[in-house]
Amino acid sequence: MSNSKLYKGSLNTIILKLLNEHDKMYGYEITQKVKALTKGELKITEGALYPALHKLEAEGLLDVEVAKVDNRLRKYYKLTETGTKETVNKLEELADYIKTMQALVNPKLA
Amino acid sequence: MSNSKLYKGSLNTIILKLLNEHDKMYGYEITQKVKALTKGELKITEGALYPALHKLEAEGLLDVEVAKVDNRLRKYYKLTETGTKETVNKLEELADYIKTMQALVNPKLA
DNA sequence: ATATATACATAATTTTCTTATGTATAAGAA
DNA sequence: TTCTTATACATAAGAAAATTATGTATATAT
Repeated sequence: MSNSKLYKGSLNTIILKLLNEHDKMYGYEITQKVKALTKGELKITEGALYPALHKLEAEGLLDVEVAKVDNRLRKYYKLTETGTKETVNKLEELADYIKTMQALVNPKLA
Repeated sequence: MSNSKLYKGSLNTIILKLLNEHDKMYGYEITQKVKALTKGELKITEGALYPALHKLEAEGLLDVEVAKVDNRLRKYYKLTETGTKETVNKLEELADYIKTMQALVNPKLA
């Protein structure tokens, strides 16, 4: 059952990592990819995603390119050079966090 | 270097898990325990901790017992029965979240 | 004497979500 | 052909959960 809660702070990491793997993606595609990869466990809401994309763009981590497909708008995002570096940092941060949490929650294995 | 950021949402899990292992603890003790277990990686701030303890108490997950040691106040917290059950849930949630994040970030191992 | 450690607390602010809306086109079902 | 679902964007209001900045008070170490 059900829809892991998204721990606040991890959305940017998810976005950056997906863009690191897929070169360019548009918002809706990201929501679908996350759903697929997590077998429905995690659903990125639009209210969280779009502002996050705008912010990453404003910070210079993403570039945008608008396209029209089937008469519908798409905004393709891709990592800038800075974005690629930041992706590495974010992934390290996540790995550290997971390690840290395991030290707390499962101290016998640490 | 540095000081894992506390992903928002994980503090309650940490508190509950520590109380599950140590029977009763007071606030300051929790901050020190977390610092020790994570080798300084994670620092629980008082501004986050105390309100969290008060909330868990208000929700009936913790009981408090005030003590005076060396003329200084201590508030010992311990899990209620409900708190013990909730601890199990929170730990499962955390494990799910970690699994989900690994599916996203390291899809080859998933 | 002074700084650091112990021990609590709260208020203001910030970050980062969720929920609720809104617009618009395309495709599929009744 | 109408109605729903899917595709595709967006933003505003509100909630949750931190951080940062204070504040009080006692004990211990320098």
